[in-house]
Amino acid sequence: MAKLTPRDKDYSQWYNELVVQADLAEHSDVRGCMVIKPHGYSIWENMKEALDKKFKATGHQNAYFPLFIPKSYLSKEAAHVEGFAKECAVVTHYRLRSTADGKGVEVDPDAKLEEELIVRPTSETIIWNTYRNWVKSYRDLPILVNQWANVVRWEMRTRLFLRTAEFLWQEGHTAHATKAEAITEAELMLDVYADFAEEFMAMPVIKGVKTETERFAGAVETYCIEALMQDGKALQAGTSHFLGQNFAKAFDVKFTGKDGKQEHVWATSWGVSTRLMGALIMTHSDDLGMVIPPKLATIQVVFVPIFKGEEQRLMLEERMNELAAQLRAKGVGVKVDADDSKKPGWKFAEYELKGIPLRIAIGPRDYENGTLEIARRDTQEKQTINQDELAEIVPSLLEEIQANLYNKAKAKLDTSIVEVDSWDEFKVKIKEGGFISAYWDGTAETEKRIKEETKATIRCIPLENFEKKSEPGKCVFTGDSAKERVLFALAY
RNA sequence: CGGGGUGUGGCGCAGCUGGUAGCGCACCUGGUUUGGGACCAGGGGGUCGCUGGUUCGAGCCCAGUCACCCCGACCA
Repeated sequence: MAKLTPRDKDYSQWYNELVVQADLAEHSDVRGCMVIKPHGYSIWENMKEALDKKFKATGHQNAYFPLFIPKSYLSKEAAHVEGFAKECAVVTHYRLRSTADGKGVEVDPDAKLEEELIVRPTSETIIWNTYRNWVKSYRDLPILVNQWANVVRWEMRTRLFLRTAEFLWQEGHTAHATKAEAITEAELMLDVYADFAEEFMAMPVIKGVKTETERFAGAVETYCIEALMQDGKALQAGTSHFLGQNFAKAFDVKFTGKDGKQEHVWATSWGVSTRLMGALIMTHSDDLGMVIPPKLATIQVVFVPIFKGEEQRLMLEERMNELAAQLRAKGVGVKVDADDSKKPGWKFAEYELKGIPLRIAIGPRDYENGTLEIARRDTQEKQTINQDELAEIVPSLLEEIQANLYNKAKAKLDTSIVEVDSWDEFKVKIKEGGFISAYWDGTAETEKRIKEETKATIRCIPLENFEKKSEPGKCVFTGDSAKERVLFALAY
């Protein structure tokens, strides 16, 4: 395998190469889609597991709805169809037939569907069509459902993990009796995402709400978490929407309240996707490759023996298996790589590329001395310790790595947020990457013109500014009065 | 959809002024190696993206077409 090219070229090319070389994913032959390889998928599975735990702890259940959505469903919510119409894959036929020359197949024109089916770009419509039958009384509420699924959005331009035509995600869809309860739910799930990002991905995020321009198609309010990538660009890492009664009205989902009156249901939806893998890669990776936070690593520790001959190999393998068992007993994910077809140096480089948090090397010398060499992926520090200390040291070392990754990223994020009050300064600072905190007059027109001039978008109105609604100022672009500071950045 | 680029063994590439395809990695066999991506010897594997044209002859020239990558536009 070729060495990972240092960051001497375009960051996005470096990213692409890293994803492929670190064995996470690759481009598929299918347009805009990717193949997630086992190593990459194991990280995703660990993410799923952690998220699922949090969903369940907050009272949610998993369910599954159809992949296909009848075209008519999609048109029932006006803003929603407007937002998604341009990127839908459509099923028009249900059968193929042999071509006249017998060499291939073609779509059978006789097998045309009466109503086309849309491959879900998101499931609000099919789910709300179903909820209509589930909800009669206030006693049926709330419905707190999540589904893990794949969705398809025919994006013009795709990138591994960040924007693929097909992607894996979870989408929560909840139904509530009151507006307040639904808003609370949307905010709760935003917190769940933020906690997950920080606790498991070691990725600090900024919580906020989207402006009207950036709002989800069909939502009343879109909450989001925004993360900062190493090249200074922002990435939306997760969203939670308060949908008001928009979908309930579109799909006629009503319940009878305690007072006997009928009312439309209040809704939320929220989701995170395999895009989080992209966020993880771009938050922690370096020129040696991927860096997996210990809490998301299936293999947290890899043992690499250094030996001459079969006798030494067996001897070291046995010792390593003993030590590995001690670690496994403490819940640590361990791999012992006694493969003799690869040299130690090759393995060192390989596991660094893959981002395994800790590497332990034992050679004949160590065997004699009862020592081993332990190397951290995050800092690349190596130390020699006694073998009988290992089971004691590893868990705390893993915690330390997890914390260090978070702290590094957090420091970067904190220093990247600059307050800017003049347009000239804005134009200079925005090119340097990071977030700009500036006053905005609240109009879509200003937002649009700032984007045209600088390519920067309003990533969010930070929740703390949004909630306190204090300290009004002057818009950085127009000079008109502004309610609060918002965060601008160049974004993925 | 616009601009740029690339299509040649599994991967990465070379192939000049047209003459019947080569290198590195990987793979297979044997041996020596093993504390930071080992070495030697031998071996297998390619209708050069596709279609058509020019030519005695096309990986190379011409036209068309398809796919992918990068940059835009687009994008909860």
